[in-house]
Amino acid sequence: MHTEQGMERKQQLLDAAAVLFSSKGYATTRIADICAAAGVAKGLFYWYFPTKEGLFAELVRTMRTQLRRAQAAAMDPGAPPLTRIRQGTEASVIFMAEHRSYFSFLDVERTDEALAGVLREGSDVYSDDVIKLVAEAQHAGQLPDGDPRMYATGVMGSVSSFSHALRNGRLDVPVYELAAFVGDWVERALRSDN
Amino acid sequence: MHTEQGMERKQQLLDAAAVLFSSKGYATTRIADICAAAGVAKGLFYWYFPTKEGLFAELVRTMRTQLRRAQAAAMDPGAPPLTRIRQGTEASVIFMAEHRSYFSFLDVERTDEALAGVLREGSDVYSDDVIKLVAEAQHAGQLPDGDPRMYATGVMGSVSSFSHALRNGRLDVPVYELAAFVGDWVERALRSDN
DNA sequence: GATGGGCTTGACCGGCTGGTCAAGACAGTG
DNA sequence: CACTGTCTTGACCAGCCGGTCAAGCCCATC
Repeated sequence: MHTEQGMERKQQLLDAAAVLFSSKGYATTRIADICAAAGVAKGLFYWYFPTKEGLFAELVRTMRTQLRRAQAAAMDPGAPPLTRIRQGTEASVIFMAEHRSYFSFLDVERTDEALAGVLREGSDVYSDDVIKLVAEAQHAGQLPDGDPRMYATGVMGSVSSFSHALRNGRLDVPVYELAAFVGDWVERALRSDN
Repeated sequence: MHTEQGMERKQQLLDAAAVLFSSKGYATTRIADICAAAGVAKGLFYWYFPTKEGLFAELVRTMRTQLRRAQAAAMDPGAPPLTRIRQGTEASVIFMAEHRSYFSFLDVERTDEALAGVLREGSDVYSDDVIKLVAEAQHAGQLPDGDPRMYATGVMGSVSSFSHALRNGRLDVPVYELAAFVGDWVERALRSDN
């Protein structure tokens, strides 16, 4: 087993890895980098972790249990379900924000800096379009005021989330049905004149 | 330049790459794999593309312009902004569904099969929880009926999209403000009793 | 001061893979 | 037939990186 000092060292490695993963991505982060960042020799890595993947798994599992704890703590058992969903939602957003570096290595964009550019180069244009549409809708009184970028984020996020769920099989509905559902979903989320 | 035959060959390589990227992920797909799938020698790859990245970029740009075309075609210039947003949204979902294999290589999960397991192992449990809450809310008449998995997807997708936007700087608002916004967003999208 | 378990080092290895290259094949053209 | 530009091949290279290992350190305990 590990002594107290051992646990600290291990944590140092975990921390260093989290920072590097989030800035350079998992694949591009070399074990040597992690060790250098933690100020130890490379061989030591394998004293604490079986493989690079092993460390990754540990990192992910740790964060997941913490996130679930945060969610559970935020949800009032006595409240109606919709309220609980809302509480869980807010708690998740806050938790993820407070642990950005841990969650950002799930972002595709960080996995390979080389691809990041290509991927990003178009999304900004698209984003601007949606922002403009939102602003226009606000001007027309169809949407409540507020930062258009927020609404635009919601719209684009919905599209990609639902599409993603369809792709990986978590959702299994006819395409046109899904499209209509997402259309409704977005429109409800946007509308002010309820 | 390329002869007609050359263009075909190039397209074969692009197609093969798209399929492989979507099933194995960009990083794990070897150039040799792409060539084998297309039935040509490895050296030929570099006759048509400068680097692996070059092919990737071409693939991404092609899909992006096609997606934008589909969006533009779906949006009625005369319609009010909210309607146009909805039209663009639905068109995007449909387009992405029709080109799953092209879009799925943006999914983190495919980038490295080794990590996929670790990443997935918890999300199912979490997903089940949200589904249960949604079902409960429907039972209580707080939500319209319909597949709870759809609503759950929307909730979880919102959390991750907004958090993602905050992480990469596309959004820059105080955390608690964002959390409240996402809470509102989700609640509006869910509610039936408008 | 000896024993032993936890800890630390850094040189080293093996395999993999993106990319190169010299050598052709196969048109079409004059 | 010679010539030229497109296309095709597969052996080869170079460098990188995860993982191993033999050796040694530190320190509590006996």
